[in-house]
Amino acid sequence: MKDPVEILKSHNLKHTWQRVRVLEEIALDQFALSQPELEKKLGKEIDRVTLYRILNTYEDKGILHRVMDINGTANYAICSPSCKVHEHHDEHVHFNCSNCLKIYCLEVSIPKLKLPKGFKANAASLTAYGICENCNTN
Amino acid sequence: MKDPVEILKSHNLKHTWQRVRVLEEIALDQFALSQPELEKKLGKEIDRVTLYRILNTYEDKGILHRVMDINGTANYAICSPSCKVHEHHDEHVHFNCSNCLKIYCLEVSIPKLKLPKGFKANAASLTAYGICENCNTN
DNA sequence: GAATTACTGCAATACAATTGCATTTAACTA
DNA sequence: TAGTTAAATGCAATTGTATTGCAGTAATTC
Repeated sequence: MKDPVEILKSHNLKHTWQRVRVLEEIALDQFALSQPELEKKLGKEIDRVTLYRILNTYEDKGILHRVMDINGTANYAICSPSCKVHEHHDEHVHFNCSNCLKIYCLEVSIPKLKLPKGFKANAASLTAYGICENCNTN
Repeated sequence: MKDPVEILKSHNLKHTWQRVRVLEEIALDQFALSQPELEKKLGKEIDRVTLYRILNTYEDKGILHRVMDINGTANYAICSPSCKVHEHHDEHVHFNCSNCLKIYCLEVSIPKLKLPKGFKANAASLTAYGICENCNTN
């Protein structure tokens, strides 16, 4: 993973310890972290509002991507390096485990779709629901 | 569309005018209706809480399916007839217009996915984002 | 190291969803 | 069809989630 400081610099964002903490926390995990989880982990150190704002700016800048789980709560994961500021297409499949509720970013890309005449898509999200490798073996 | 009364009967649900109204309202529209829209349309007749509860039971029973839009607000549409209790097979693609915010249920089915070893999917949701046919021509 | 700009934290507010409980309504039965 | 039972509704209160304004603070620039 790239250095948090580098990431901030390359996006013209001020370097604050709060922002670094958020990046660290999210980068640590191989799966997407949900808003509540993040809040539980960082709530003592960082204000709720600040966390919201940091996550929003990160999403805007294309540093994080947001995945909605089945309940409509936001989950965040680091964008792939290929993700640039303007073209924000981390078009890979996500997997939401019904047991542990974790969200995985899979190395599977979303298939091209043939949409009806008149519909113009510029992004897509695909989430599969089921049992993950971890919960499967236990 | 099937008769609301029939639908209720076949799912062992009591026949109340509130439940019929909700079904009518959702069936009328070709697209998925959002919670706020439903509330605006039915708020004068039906209590908020009742609406929430009706939508939940409908989802449980497989009468409606719920689609989350980009903002995490719930949208509801009638399930296909093949949809059984607790196993939702409405595996079609949804389209979320960035302009009018409507959600369309497209007649396009979700492609089969090749998942990594260990992952077992039993459902999937695919939403494309862009401009719909209506907003495109205007 | 002083000035400028933008980020943070707090308080207040707005909005969304849930729960408990009393009342009403639908389905069942005699 | 009246009486009984179980379930659904509506209201009030509560909880939870997200947003906004603003004063104070911290980070970059020169």
